[in-house]
Amino acid sequence: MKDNYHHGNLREALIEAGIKLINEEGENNLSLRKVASLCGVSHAAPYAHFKDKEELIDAIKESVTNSFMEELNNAINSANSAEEAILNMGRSYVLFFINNPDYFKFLFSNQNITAHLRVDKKYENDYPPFVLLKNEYLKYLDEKKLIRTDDEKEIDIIRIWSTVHGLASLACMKNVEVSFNWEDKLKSDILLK
Amino acid sequence: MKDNYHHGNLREALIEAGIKLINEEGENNLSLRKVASLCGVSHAAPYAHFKDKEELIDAIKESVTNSFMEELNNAINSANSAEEAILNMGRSYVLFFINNPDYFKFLFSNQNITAHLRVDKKYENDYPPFVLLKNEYLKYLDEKKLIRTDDEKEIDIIRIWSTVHGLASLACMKNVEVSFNWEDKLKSDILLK
DNA sequence: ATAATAATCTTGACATTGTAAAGATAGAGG
DNA sequence: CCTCTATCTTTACAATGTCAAGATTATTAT
Repeated sequence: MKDNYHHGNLREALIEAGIKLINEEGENNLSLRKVASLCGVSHAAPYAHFKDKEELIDAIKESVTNSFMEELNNAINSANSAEEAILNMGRSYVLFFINNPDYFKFLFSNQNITAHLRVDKKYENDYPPFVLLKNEYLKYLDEKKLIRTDDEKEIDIIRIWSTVHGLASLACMKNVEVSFNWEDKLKSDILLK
Repeated sequence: MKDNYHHGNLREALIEAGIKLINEEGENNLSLRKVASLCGVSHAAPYAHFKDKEELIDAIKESVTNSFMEELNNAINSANSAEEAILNMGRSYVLFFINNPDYFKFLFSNQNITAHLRVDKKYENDYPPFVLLKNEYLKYLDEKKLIRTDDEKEIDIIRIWSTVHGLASLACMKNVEVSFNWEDKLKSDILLK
């Protein structure tokens, strides 16, 4: 880890700087040159690590998604049942974006997210938070010894996800009053009938 | 409506061209100069009508929102009850963004939307589609002679909106399988208990 | 260890873009 | 007809993404 000229870990540093810039000035004001400058390297240095700006942004996105996943996993691990896990996850999901409103637009605005509702197959590359939710939901059915058709399962999953995701989306809009008790709403909407 | 040199209605033409560009190449590839060029004027001509790029984008957003509102209003007008109106609206809301996925990111990514859940006051500047929903919901309570506290009303409204909006959001993501019957989900989620 | 090779970084260049300033053109009102 | 103002063009500049050529350091082969 030399850190002088040959930077040593420029790739990580660029990602860090990118996150900083996004938080401070929004994604629109993120430029390769500013990021490079923040790391003390020349404007073309990033091209040794990323093909273009998009690849840097993808890497930042991956990094932010990892932080997001960490919180979701914490939520799951602190629960004593799948039911509680789903509720905790929902709360953490919304809270994550309430605490980092810029991340919502950043993560989802390019829409290259893959998520298969179908529960009869396993899919690679599905959006990790979605996979987490799907798994907890299936565990929940198991725990409660509930029998559901695949169609019913898929509807449940999309209901939970769209409720949580929609709440997060609304909560991230400036000027939308989310002062009301959205956690109660979550509870009543997520709990399966 | 002269259309030669003094363009005549450049402002509208710029907005039209902007919408075209967004649909064809996405918001990221919308540049003032391309828009101007599409209208056959010089690159600085837009500055006679818009202070800066942001103002053009806001105008485009307003125009798209008007199209959106038109569909929502059609949905309401083709209903025979407030209950049906809410369901129609939900369907139209989701369909609008399924048919125009680029619009979702475009309309909501900047998050300058205002929506007050509180039902005891009237607010100017609230996001028009939201106002529409709120009104139909209140009509619905009236029609059914239902009595609810303000808190309950607010929870209902956010539940309906976040369900519809979340569904639209998910439906706009490439690769998210929305092939399942999301309309049934809408129905069961929107219908008030 | 030394030479060759690959990875990393710098410098310089160019096209695209947003935007400002100064000037040209055309219609409106006196 | 003359002046004023809105509209549009031209010119200019700074910021940006990206490429190419070269310099520097690390790695690998001999």
